Amino acid sequence: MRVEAEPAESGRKPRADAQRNRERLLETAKAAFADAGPEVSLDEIARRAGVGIGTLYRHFPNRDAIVAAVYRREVQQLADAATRLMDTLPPGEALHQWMRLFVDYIATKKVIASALGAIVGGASELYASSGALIIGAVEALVGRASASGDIRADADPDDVLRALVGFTYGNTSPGWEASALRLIDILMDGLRPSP
Amino acid sequence: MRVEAEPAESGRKPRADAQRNRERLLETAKAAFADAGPEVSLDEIARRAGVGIGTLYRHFPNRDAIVAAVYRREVQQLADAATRLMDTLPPGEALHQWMRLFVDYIATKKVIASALGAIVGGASELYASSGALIIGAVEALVGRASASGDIRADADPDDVLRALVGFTYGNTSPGWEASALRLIDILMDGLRPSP
DNA sequence: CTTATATACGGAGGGCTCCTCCGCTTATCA
DNA sequence: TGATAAGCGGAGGAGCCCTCCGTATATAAG
Repeated sequence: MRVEAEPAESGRKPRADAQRNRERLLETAKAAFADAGPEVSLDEIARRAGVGIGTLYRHFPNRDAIVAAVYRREVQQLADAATRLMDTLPPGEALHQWMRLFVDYIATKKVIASALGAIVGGASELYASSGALIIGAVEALVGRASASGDIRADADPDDVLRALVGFTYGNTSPGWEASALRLIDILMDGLRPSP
Repeated sequence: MRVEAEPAESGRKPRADAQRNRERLLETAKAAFADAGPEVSLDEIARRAGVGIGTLYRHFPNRDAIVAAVYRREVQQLADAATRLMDTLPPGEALHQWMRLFVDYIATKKVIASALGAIVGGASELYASSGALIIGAVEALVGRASASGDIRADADPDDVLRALVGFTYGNTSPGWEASALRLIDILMDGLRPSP
């Protein structure tokens, strides 16, 4: 599964127009997802990007592939934020703040919500790389927090990610964001070691 | 919105064949959802039921309508279970057990998962009646548990339902069930009044 | 029982989707 | 400056949801 453009190992280097088109498609897709929801048809993305539908499908073998490519960058940002928070806050606080950031993030970039769902749902292989990214972040946050005693020693990072994705699942109903934030607080309380 | 068959207020009573077909469709749909997932095409349901696609659409104006009709009965059972548990267990325990039951329920009847998601997601009006059913159950359980002091006084039933649906969201990945059960325990811990 | 008619029926087909296929064009390299 | 591999576009297949309408029939009235 190759999704990201890279020099590649073949003798020739990739044609300039191909690279241009790939980039155009990614940017157009990102914009289209943002302002027309994650249901936009691929035909429309191709049209907006000014390329044929065939070109789109050569670069991205199916719908999932282009979604995955688009939101991989976004997930990267979330993972980076985790590192930043761990450097500046005590472990428990870092976890808590990151979870809140997660909600913010979904709120502004709904695109990634469905894809995160697919990771948790164990759906597509295509999300594997992004999945690893985010799981890695959660593992680090939870690992440190449990090592420091801020949360239970037996807290499972997968559970935490599942909870987070779940809380942000119904992200179209009014008030979902406040609800998710409250649930995160409750989750943190529940994760604390029992006295 | 009429979905359930009833004597109705019109002069004539509904034709016998119509009622038969409606029932056939509902049962076939339930079976189809169970063994082919919630994505089965309506054409296939009609075919399996041995009626024309037109007949299906006369009884159920769109896809959501037939899904709603099918899973309404299921949701009813969940709501009934809540009443039963409240009669036989202390409030906190009743809530806890019901949440565990919820997971079991999703595990065996995945059909309803997506529909419950739609409720929490505030999606379709069509789910309104079933939504009321389940929200009523959660409100009763949470209300009693918080009145008795088993959980915080400020616990919000909507939050609890959202959490439950979220935990059971990725119900295809391996181990989701165990994870959801662990999360429910954590949620309960988090809901307890602070000392 | 016959007849009239409101009611219900089946399925063709419209418009959308995702995706495949293939003849034409063009960037690259010798 | 070609030769050619790489890339391009869009027609069209298959499947989906849903609408429409001519045909058939259960029911109520005579």
